[in-house]
Amino acid sequence: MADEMNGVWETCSSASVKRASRRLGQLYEDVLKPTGLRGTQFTLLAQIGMAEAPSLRQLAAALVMDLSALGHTLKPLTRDGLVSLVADASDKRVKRVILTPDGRARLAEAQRHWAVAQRRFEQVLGPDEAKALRQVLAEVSSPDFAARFAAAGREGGEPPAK
Amino acid sequence: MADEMNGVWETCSSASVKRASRRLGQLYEDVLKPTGLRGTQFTLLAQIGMAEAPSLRQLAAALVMDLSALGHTLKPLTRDGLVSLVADASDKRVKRVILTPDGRARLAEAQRHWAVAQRRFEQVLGPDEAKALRQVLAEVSSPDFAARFAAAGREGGEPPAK
DNA sequence: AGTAATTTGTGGTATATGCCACTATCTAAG
DNA sequence: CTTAGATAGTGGCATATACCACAAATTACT
Repeated sequence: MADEMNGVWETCSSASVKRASRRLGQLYEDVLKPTGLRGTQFTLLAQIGMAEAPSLRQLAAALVMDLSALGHTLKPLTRDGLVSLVADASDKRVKRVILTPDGRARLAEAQRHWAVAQRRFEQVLGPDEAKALRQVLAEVSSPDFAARFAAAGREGGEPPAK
Repeated sequence: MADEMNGVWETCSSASVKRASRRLGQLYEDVLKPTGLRGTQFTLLAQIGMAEAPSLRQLAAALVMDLSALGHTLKPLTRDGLVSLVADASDKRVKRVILTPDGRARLAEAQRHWAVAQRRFEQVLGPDEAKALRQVLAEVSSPDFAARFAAAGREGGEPPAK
């Protein structure tokens, strides 16, 4: 049994990415710890700050996150007064997310810590490797990749799984 | 604010990996859906099958997962009778995880579905790119990388974060 | 032997994430 | 205008994941 499974273990791209995600999450969060922000929360604040009042759906798409997952993840941040939700004027369905003054301050502080982690990462992996990695990951994360993946299933003469 | 944050958004390696992890998780789990297994559960079963009765700690290390997180994640699988925990004979602290017959059957079935997803992935990204990606991710996930990351923080003349 | 330090797991608590069902709102078809 | 269909979010439930404190067992030191 060991031999046959070896292939799965070594080649599963999803598992590879998940492992790396856990490792990097631990490494980065350790550095972010003094700020009291989790890695995901930092990313969330940064994206909200960059996008300027994005709707929940826009934010979810940018983060490649399920809409409801985003809603849940936002809860602790609104509870702690770092972000707030405001209703859109023209479309009453839409809610936009904005940083509170506290949120901006916390983000600015966290960014200094994040830079430390990022610098270490680049130093250890090498700047070129790091850049190449981000590019490939960006491609994999893109909607276009998902579309091509789905298309490969529909069109490609795939042998049935079962 | 938008400009300054752009750097964070684009260059954060941890965020890049997390985004890709979410995307690939969705893509692979969609294919795995008929088996009733989540992506993590499939990986877990595959690793248990490959390692032959690993201890919880060994399994957690292989998956780059927190020990307690592994314990929690294993709960649904033990509940559904796919794996079981057996006490080690020589060291009473140690518990080993084994696949039940049901677990082996489910793993074998899931592996057929997984192969479909994996084939699509390789086809869309390209075999060479896919292989290179896994190699870099394996390096990032390794204990050695974590050690060098920590060392860069201790030894490297790093400017203070705050 | 006896005690301190280490190692292995467990359980609690909190965040992260996804799917589904449901509500509210908007848009388009007639 | 009215109604059918699409779109944006919410809330419930389940899994994923981490950290901490704690218990049990083992090892190391004296």
